[in-house]
Amino acid sequence: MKFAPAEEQLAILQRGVVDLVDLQDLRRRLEQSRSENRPLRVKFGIDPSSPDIHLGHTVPLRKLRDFQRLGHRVIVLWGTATAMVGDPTGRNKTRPPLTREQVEHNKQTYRAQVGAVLDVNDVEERENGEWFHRQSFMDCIALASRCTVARMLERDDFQKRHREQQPIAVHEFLYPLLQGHDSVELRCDIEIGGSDQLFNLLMGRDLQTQAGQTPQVCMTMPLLEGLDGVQKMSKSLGNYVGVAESASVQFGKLMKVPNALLGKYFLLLTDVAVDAELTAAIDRSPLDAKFRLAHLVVAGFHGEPAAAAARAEYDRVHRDGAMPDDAPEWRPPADMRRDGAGRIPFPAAIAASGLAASTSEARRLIQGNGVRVDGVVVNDVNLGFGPGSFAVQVGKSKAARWIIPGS
RNA sequence: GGGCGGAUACCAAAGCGGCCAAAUGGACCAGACUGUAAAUCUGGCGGCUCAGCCUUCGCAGGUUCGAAUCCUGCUCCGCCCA
Repeated sequence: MKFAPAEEQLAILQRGVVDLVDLQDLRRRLEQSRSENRPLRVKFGIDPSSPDIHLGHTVPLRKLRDFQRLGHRVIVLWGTATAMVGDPTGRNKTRPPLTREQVEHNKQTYRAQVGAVLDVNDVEERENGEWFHRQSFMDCIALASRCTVARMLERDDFQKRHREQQPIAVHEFLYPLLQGHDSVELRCDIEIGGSDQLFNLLMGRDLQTQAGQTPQVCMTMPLLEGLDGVQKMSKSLGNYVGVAESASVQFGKLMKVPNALLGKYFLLLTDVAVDAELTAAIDRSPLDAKFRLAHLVVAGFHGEPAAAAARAEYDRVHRDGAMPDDAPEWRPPADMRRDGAGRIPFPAAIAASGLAASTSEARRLIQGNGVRVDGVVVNDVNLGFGPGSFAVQVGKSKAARWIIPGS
């Protein structure tokens, strides 16, 4: 017999879950799957709308991995069509529409990163472009007729925006229908998503029922707050830890996770048992717990040795204020402005080497004692740099090595 | 289709003819403190060849010595009525 008893599977599968619609249904399906020796089809949709994935995305991916390890069939559905619509996640701005080329490109980079969590050789990859790019406008009307406006307005996000007098475009109503229709096409047993996806997942149940299928089990995972501890982790908010980032960058970022979120991070990003013992350890020394967390997560992506090295690097840079090993080198371009003595103006160099957004900002940083050169604070805006090599640090985390040739 | 209201920097929100690069709050950045984080305090937060200069207050014109502030047209958004 290939599958473990339902209760055993449930114990693993329920970890960290927010919504489960519903438990009885899931149990029944697990039992059935076991007796028929048939894997369950578990769908997770990813819209390749931006090129990188971060720890927030890995939360549902880790859940998929649980399913995978239990012998079930994981379906990664690339939202090549839906990415072009854009999920109305209430984000202030409407996303710029993506071209097919961009979507395809993003999909490729995503795939590699998904592999950091899932066994991609054991995944059924599909795209909803398979059906949506083929369908006609009349098909769209037919789909739209399956749901009422009142029902659509039940969705949290729409409700909120409607109440706050924010615009809602009609096409945004289509998104949940598209996502739901995917489940019909794929005959899903289970769909996983973030907790903000519950409405969409439930739409899949409705559409499946209307299509004569057994409605899927819906399982949602918590949204992971980012490093600011408040907002959902997202690349555009800059509070993310990227899957593709280097070990030392990931480590450094994880050490910035607010203490209050440690338990949640352990729950959602590691396999550590979240029990009284862990809670006590976090209370006793949040710092040590954080080191442990950072180590586990980084090791998961880069391996043990890299995680250990990242820890050493962290100590060196953040505790001792040393220059990071991987500081990028910067050489002034030939047309760089120089002063009368052939030297490069300090603020301009900081901006040009990427340590500040503009020359003006660089000036302010210098005046505010925020810039160190070879470990020493330098606050003279009028300084110029002649030939040589300089270790330049701005704040705690930005650094570059300047290599300036003679003029 | 008709009526009303609104568009200010990353977000929110003051300003209603000069003292406005534009109050205030948040976010963000830097500094102090702290072996993480948080809290607190300080400074900054359009750009530049920076004691000065340049470009901004939905868009385009206009009135004025002078406009974010007044006028005209346009675009977009919200509300109410149909």
